[in-house]
Amino acid sequence: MANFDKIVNLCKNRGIIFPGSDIYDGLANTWDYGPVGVELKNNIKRTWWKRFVQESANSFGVDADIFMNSKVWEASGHTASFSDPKMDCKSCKTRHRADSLISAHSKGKVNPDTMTNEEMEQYIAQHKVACPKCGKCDWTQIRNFNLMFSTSRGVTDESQNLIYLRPETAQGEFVNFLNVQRSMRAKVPFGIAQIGKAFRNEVTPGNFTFRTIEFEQMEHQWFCNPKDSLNYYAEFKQKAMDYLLSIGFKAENLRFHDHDKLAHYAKAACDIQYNYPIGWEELNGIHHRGDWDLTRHQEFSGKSMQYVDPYTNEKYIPNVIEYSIGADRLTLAVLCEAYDEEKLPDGDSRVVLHFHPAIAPYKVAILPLQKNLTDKAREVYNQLSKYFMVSFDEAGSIGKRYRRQDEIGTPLCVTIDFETLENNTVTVRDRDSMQQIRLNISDLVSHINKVIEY
RNA sequence: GCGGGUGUAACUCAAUGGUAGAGUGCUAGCCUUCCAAGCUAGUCACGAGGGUUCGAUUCCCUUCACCCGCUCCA
Repeated sequence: MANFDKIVNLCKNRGIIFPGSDIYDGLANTWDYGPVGVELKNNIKRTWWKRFVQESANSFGVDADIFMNSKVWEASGHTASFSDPKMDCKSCKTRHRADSLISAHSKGKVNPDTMTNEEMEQYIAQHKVACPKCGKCDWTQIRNFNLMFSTSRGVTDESQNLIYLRPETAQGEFVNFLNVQRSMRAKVPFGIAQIGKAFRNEVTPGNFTFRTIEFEQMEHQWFCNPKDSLNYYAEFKQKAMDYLLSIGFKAENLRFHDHDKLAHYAKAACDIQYNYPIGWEELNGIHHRGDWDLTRHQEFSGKSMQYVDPYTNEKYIPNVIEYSIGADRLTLAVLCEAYDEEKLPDGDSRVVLHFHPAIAPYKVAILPLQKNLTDKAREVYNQLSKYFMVSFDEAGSIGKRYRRQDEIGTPLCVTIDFETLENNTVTVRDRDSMQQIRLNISDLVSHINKVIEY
């Protein structure tokens, strides 16, 4: 499997993920979660939140606004560095960054960051900077590719009203550092977590939901004493890995990948990569951001970010260990990890999604063995749906209905038969083992709870 | 934005200058007491606009959308 085709088809057929704006022939790189997919993604987000907020004694959640004061993006460096000047070679049709071309041509002696587009075009024309691919010097004009989506605030379309859709959620945590610290009487070290949407005008998105222009990030920023920062960095690498293993990833499909090239803010950075059908690619990042963010916000906002340790009176600007993972990318990885085409002993095959039961979209399916058992089945459905997402299916043979549930990863199927009418017992069939047990209806809730425990 | 490719049913794939078939799926009925059974019936399509033509899904043009490359990736 060299691409996501099988997953894409299954997702479309089974209501997990649809192409965005489908009836209008779609819109590239937008995807809509369907009835099954939204449950899956929400369950994944819940496990993450449970682990990094609920079960983390000193971490706090926030949900910051997508729109932020433009100064935030000046402080974060996005306004300056998220816009790339690009030129196309008319001869060989490749695209290059004008600033990179100048840096390379001048061997670093000319700093293109201080040049306007016109100056860069002039430099390239005067020095006959050649295309690295084909050696010709036949360029289009510079066009700027701003990776931040912008829109305007207010009804008039004036430039001072320009605001951006956040290109990362992290700033929502950083700008609330003081608020959370004060309101929650938080003492360093503490964490701020957030799950939210971010938007990036990527030039080359693609590969299903792997890279999209709108995506959801799950982030945890740990504010700590600089002295302890490297220890926490190592700790969060492990926590990130443990989390992934806990929701069903196999260790052999995950690996750490340390960055050799660091972003401007980072003191150390590492990804966890997953073995996707398209190869090893990033799944999440752990970054040691130093005091870069808080220092910059202190500088741009004029508010002191200094922390005074109440026990030692030590004064410092906290360091930040960032753990960041894309909810959509994680959902995709979960789908890849769970996907299985099983060959059965009789030569038949079935497609199964082996989700960890805690993240499975539906926990249980109610299947009346015959149609005249529907009333009893509805009764059971009504009882269980108070507690769980329950699927109900009475169409087709029992085997076919099992397969339908297998394809959306429902861990348990409850079959209602004539014996149920007599003694209130049902058959409970397990998705992974295909084993069946007989249970009293009154024991179902506790049984299911045990199975889906996280 | 450039280069290349592709558009027929929900999916996979046919045929055709005289408006389209199949398999799968889905729905209903019969049958059926636990892993895609069977029978019957039903459901659903030529991306859009224009041109040539008596007539276009088919030929031509335009457009739209998607896919694959390239540039980028906190």
